[in-house]
Amino acid sequence: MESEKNITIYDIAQATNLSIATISRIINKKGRYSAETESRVIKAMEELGYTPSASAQSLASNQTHTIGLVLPFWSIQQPNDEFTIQFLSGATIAANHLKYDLLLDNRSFVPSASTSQIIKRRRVDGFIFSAVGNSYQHFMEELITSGFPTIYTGVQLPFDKDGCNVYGGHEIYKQDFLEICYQKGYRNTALFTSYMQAQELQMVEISRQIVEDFRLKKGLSQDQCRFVMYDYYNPKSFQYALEELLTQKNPVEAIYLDQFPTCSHAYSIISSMGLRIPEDIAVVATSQYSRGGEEFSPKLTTTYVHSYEMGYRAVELLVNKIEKKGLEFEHDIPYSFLYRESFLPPEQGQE
Amino acid sequence: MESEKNITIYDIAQATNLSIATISRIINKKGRYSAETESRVIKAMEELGYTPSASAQSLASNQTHTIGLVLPFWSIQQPNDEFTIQFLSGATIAANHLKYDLLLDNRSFVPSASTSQIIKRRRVDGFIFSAVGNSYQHFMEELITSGFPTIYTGVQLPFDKDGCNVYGGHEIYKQDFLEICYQKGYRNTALFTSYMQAQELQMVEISRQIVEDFRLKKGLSQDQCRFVMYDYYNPKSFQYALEELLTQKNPVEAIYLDQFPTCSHAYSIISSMGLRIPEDIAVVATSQYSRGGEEFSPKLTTTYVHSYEMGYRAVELLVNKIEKKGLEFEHDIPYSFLYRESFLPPEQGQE
DNA sequence: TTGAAAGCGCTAACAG
DNA sequence: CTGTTAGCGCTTTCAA
Repeated sequence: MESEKNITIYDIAQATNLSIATISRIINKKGRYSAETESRVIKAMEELGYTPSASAQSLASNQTHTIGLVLPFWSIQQPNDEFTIQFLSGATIAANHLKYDLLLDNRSFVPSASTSQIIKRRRVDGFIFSAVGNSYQHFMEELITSGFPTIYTGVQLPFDKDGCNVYGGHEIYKQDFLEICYQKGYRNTALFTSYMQAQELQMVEISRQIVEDFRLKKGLSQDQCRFVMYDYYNPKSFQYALEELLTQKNPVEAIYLDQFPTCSHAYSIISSMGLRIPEDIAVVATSQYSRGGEEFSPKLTTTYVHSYEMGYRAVELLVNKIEKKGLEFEHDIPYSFLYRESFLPPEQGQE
Repeated sequence: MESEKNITIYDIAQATNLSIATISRIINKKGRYSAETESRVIKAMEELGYTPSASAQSLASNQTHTIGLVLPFWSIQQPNDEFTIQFLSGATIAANHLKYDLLLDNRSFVPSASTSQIIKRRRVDGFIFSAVGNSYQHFMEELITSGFPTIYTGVQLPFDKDGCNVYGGHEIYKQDFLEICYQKGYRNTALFTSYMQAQELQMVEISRQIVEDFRLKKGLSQDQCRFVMYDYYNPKSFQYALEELLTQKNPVEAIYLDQFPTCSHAYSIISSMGLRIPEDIAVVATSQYSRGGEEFSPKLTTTYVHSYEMGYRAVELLVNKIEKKGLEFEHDIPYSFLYRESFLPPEQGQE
């Protein structure tokens, strides 16, 4: 196979007695050509085992048919990031459907890189930033304002003028949790938020803000609506925080556990203290797939974030931008509140 | 920015009064050029904001500096796949170090695709298949036998003649678990294996074989060393299987729980039946990050598969193959057995 | 409906 | 150490 001459568009032209221009038109289904010619060409291509060279096509057409994906990979091992893998899953499927390739392009966005160079390199036709944190905001701003096709997930950023944002209900579910608790009459709640060393603290601050805003809005004290931060990599940190909440004078009635993986720990701590879910304490967590929570006993109520759909939609939107089709897509993928045994809806009363 | 002329290697040549050949040499740090020329060129490139076009470079050099990654994405939502995300994490970091890009290339390997076409498309310089199951074996065989740089994870395949395999101790840890149980004197053990509809059953069969082989080797009966299959998406399936094991006449002494996410379910089932870990029953599971298991109470013993390192190593090996550097790398990334409270080592006795 | 020809931006002999 | 030049394989006017 090393010795075989690489077969090109010229070989097809020769074999069919046509010019390369016609072959090109047929490859791209562009311009005019007769049906007879088309079938002849296709036959020749199959017989010779021809496939167009991706880089030659890119060079000539100035399009790569590739999407650059920027994901939050850190340089250390991290626990399973459900959001990322589900997002990736959805993005992969969508890219398949739309005939685009996905390039993991963290490499382009080193601190020393300049946005214009990234664009000029023409490695991709557009970018998707998924939950990458604020160190990328500078890049995203330049990309978006310069008109380069770009999509990102998370809350909408100030410089976003033409719908580059795929929103999955982030933050809202935390607010909603607090609101539902309030409706159920709970006046002692806590919202847990994990942090990891390698991660930016941006997200933690957003959660803290939500809790503070809610307290202000309802006139609650810090004890009635608590914001609890813990070190994800240190199970003890979580354990102490939870134990303290359960042993204080006004025991907590409902907790938002944030990270799904810590829930099993929470269940065992709660039960080891002789308490029951949801009689003594109600719990909720975030999950990225709909069945998540069913394996707990009692079953865990979750805010199900549709990260798979977000990935799918992000790719759809980006391709739409790239190809300027102007189709309208929904940018908002609302989360779902899945009530299970650990936290029942207000209608059924609890208190 | 739309109107700006695209600046190319010719512009740099003009600005520096050199030929494009010299500029090219400097870009690629290849051939000879004076230090003075180099700094002049670099200065000009910075001033003009020049970046070489990736596709032009690929076309001319017949190299893409890109690695095709084939991961097990299915068309439906799946629970968090720890292995894949950790593998991807490691691969991303390695690719960054080695200045390669990662292309998610599931798209190339549709059933109708031919391997030679994939190669001719020259989209990537090599492929990495990670835990993709046997529907890709055909592609892998053709790729490897035709000499195209290819790396895969999992057990070594018959057509692999020159070390294309990155092995992470897969299977071995299950055998080792059974062996350790035997040494500890356990004569009632069970090995759980999950299956998912969209997944190929290959892996399940491998596990079943391990159990059968072990029984034969030690002369154990089916009751003494059980193989238990359950539906990952159906928590009830897992629950019934586990309950049955715990209530039979000869209760199980140790269980390999396989999937990490089901452990919390197992813990709650076991405790709800009034049993204790590890006094009444010892448990072990697989995890892809070293801290995994610490959040359980009692802490979970795990077989820690170094999937991050596997991803890193896979990229290193592939780049080595692509660039024919002939460096020697270790292909074997042994798993670690992390003893925690749920299953103590034989030395400390138990029975 | 098809063909001729001029690029796309860069690499790599080869010559100097 | 540097320049000339012939490609790499395809797209895209513009003519025919």
